[in-house]
Amino acid sequence: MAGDAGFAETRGRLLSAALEVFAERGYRAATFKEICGRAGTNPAAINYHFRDKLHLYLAVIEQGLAELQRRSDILDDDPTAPPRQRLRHFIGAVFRRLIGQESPSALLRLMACEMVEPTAGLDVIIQRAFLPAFEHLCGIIADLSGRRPDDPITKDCALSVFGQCVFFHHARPIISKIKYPKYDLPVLEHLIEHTFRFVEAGIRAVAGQEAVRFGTAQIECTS
Amino acid sequence: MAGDAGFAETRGRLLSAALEVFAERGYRAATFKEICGRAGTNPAAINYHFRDKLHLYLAVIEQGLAELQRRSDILDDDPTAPPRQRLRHFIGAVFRRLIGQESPSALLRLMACEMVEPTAGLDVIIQRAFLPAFEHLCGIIADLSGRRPDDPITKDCALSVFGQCVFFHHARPIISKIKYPKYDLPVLEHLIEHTFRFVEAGIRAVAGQEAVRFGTAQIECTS
DNA sequence: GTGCGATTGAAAACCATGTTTCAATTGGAG
DNA sequence: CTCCAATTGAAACATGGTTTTCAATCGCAC
Repeated sequence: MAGDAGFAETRGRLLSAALEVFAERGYRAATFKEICGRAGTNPAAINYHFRDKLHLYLAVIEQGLAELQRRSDILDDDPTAPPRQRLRHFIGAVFRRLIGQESPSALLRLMACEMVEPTAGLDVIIQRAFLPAFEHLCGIIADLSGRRPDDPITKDCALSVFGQCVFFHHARPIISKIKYPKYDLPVLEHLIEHTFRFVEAGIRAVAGQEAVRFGTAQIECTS
Repeated sequence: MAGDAGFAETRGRLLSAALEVFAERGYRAATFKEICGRAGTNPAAINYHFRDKLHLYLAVIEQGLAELQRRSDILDDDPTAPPRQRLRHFIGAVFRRLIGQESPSALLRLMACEMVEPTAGLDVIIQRAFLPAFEHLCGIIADLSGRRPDDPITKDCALSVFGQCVFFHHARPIISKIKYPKYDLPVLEHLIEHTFRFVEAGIRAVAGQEAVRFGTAQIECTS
């Protein structure tokens, strides 16, 4: 080998920089200039280590997924805890990932980009990141509503919950002009609390099987 | 004047074509090639009529706003109707605009693009399209919850409602792989009904001022 | 009919981006 | 020390997209 940095070193810097840039701008709008600028390398290094932009992107996804599996606080909750608490934990984890600065956020943001502008990486992201989280959420909703996890209505609710979380991330340019100029920690906590209460009631209304169960649970929660 | 088409004629064709393409692909990904292809003109015509891509885009927004004001079925509901009905009308109108094929949809889709990838046109869209719809929605929610339209909690709920609608449009690439391969009319109606019930309960839970009011309203609705 | 200004088409220039080339550099093996 | 393969930097190349140029066309005023 040669170079002052070493193979793994520059490869790693490229991966990190690319993960950031792809997550910020999406696949298409991300440029070599910016990636190489942050990584402190030449465009040639991308070709050398990853062949081309697409393969760099796929490698980024791969790395993001690996990191996600290593330290995921979305899926690892206590399955014996009451479902309301698990739902709140889930929402908080997704919000913090999407909006906060923590490291493993990038993959989730990248997933958000894929929603709008799908690429060849969409399938693997869906299979290995979205579906597990989605099914986990379905499980929580099932516990909360009494329906089965694979009930179509359960899935509709899971989509709605996900949509709430993603929207507050996606629409930030507009939201910042309407109400929350920036998402600092107190605002984040407020949004999590709001979203939790909002979707919990939505789930009970749409998926709850008996009005009685719903009514009592809600009163206990609101008062 | 000269040319077989005439000034207003080609200008109009360009505007229509550009509105479509911008709404489908977003500002950046839209190309002259596609716009001119659909309009049946040369790139030079864009320069001649609108100076450059940005000004074409701004003109497109202007036209979309004008058309929106002319035939808007989002804002013109019956203010004396019960708030639940008005909420359902609002959600249906937004869904159909975002997902359906009707003509004035394009501006709303364009707005959705601006959320993800803001441009110089964002401000005018917010001021003249988003804010009116948003305030209208706040009014409905206020009627529904008993809060004031400018109450922060009312606004949070309005964001959530908007988020629900926008998500089902934005995340279509993922949703099509999870549950709804395509959005035909029955699916659309189902999503509208689901969203309405979901957010109505969310609003009552988050913004409703007394648990009693909430409980009775909900039972009446669910059973 | 002639000339003029408005409009358009074809092509070229320009620019940004992804990709490739190639020579230079480096660290280790023999 | 010398050679070798791995790695990198600088610059060239190709491509696709936007903007400009310029000549050709057309309708109208005179």
